[in-house]
Amino acid sequence: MTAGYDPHAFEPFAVTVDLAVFTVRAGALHVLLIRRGQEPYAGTWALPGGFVLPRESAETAARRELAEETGLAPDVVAALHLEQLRTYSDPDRDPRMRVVSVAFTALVPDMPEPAAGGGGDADRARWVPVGEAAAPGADPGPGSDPGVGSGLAFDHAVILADARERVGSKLEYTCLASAFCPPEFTLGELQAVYETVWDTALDRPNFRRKVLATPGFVEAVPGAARLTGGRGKPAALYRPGPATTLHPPLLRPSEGPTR
Amino acid sequence: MTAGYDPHAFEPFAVTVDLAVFTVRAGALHVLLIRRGQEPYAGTWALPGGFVLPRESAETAARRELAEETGLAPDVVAALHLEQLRTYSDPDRDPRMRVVSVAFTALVPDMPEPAAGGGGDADRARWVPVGEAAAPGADPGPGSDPGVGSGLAFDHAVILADARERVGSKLEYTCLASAFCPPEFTLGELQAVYETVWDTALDRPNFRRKVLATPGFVEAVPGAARLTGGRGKPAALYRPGPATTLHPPLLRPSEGPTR
DNA sequence: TCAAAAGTGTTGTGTATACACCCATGT
DNA sequence: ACATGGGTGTATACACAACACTTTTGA
Repeated sequence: MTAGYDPHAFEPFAVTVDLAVFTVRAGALHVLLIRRGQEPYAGTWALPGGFVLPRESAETAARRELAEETGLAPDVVAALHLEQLRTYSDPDRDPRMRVVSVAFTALVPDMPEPAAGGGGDADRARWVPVGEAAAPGADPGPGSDPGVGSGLAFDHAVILADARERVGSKLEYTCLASAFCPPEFTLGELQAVYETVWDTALDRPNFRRKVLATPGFVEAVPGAARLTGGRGKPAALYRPGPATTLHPPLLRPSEGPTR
Repeated sequence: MTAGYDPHAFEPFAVTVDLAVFTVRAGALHVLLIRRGQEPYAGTWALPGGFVLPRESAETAARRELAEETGLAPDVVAALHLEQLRTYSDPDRDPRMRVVSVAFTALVPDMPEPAAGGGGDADRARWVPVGEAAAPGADPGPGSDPGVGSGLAFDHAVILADARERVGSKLEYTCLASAFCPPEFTLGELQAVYETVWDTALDRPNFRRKVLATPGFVEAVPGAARLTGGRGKPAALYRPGPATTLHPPLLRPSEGPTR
């Protein structure tokens, strides 16, 4: 595969980005995957990503790839929360050549049709529940496409696991949960994000107090209220506030057996 | 476009590692710097680092460079705490060519003679107080070497600032502080680490309780006691325990205006 | 009238902070 | 004796978990 490349200079490194893009859909954490069209790992699922171009930083490349592979509008992509996870540099992580990959984590709200319509690679993309994507060889049920659940390409299973862990931790001490929500959301929706990512139930009154007591976490939308699926009392709407960190943190219940 | 590995589609990237190695000396946080011998930035100070070799991961390269530039024994280097910070990939961060650098943070105990004796690049290395290294253009006092304090090479000032911030945060929710201490240490020494890195005073009785109440943070060395510089009551000695995370965290006082 | 979801109140338990106090050692 | 640093005790404030309760909507 490296034929045609100049063999006399030092061995070239390729630098790529890989993206772990998460969303919360239907009460489950989903990750954006792409079915590979070429070898190696043709036909298997992989994290979206691609090469860093000569005049790009890794961050720029990540946003460009994200736009190409989700079909989102450029201004939406520019505003997304995108964060470096870590860099994966094992010499054998790609069977053909030396590829060092900078992995990123992105959090997006649930989109009407996640990765359809737009040209480019978007038609090969799909939202996959992380439980399904992370389980190697355990294909869950007959309804799901073949390939998902039978292992991700390259070291992407490791990257996904690292990213998932990072997202869980981030919710504890940052205000990032609102990145999973639409521009205006109810506290019930925000709580559902926490419960989905952490896979734990939270006490609603205490969650509510905690969020409202943290200055700048959320801001009330003055007169607005939303009918939550028809049933129940309409809930007040909130917007993300200016704060970015949570002091003191909002710890998940399972963690920290204090005694 | 994204999935294709066209070898002609990209220019070669060089991949390097940069190391922010910290220690606590004489009540101040110090970082290991190297005076550059070659252009660009010849004569100015820089973080130690170097190229990732064709068959190395970034982690392996970081440990190798650390051993070469500090003259430490290989087994000591192998046991050190080394952690990926992030990757710096701005296209213009190196004036000569495209260099992507994976930055690492390392925490080491105070060493008798930090970077002397051993061959290689160790004789160009020096421990520098971070306040001195971080201040661009502020040369502190006539006793210090010229060059330190007049700005670091490349984007190393940014890397150093990021690393310093990370170390401060790490002390809050991990047991890493003991990495700055000798194999056996007193609680006073451990507290001094926190106070030095955070630049705040801590209440000794409360700090003591907090550390001892966290299972696995430290383990008492049975019969031992050390005379702390001669003055005062001899202090009990402790070893690092098996725990790695701190639940609940040990927050620095300045952070988190709770109200 | 009932179910469902939002929102408020109260109370016990634990952790943190601030500070007072005692102990052992060198000068 | 006294300064210095190690170690213990305790009262107060604050934060959190648990749970009972009220409110507003659709069916």
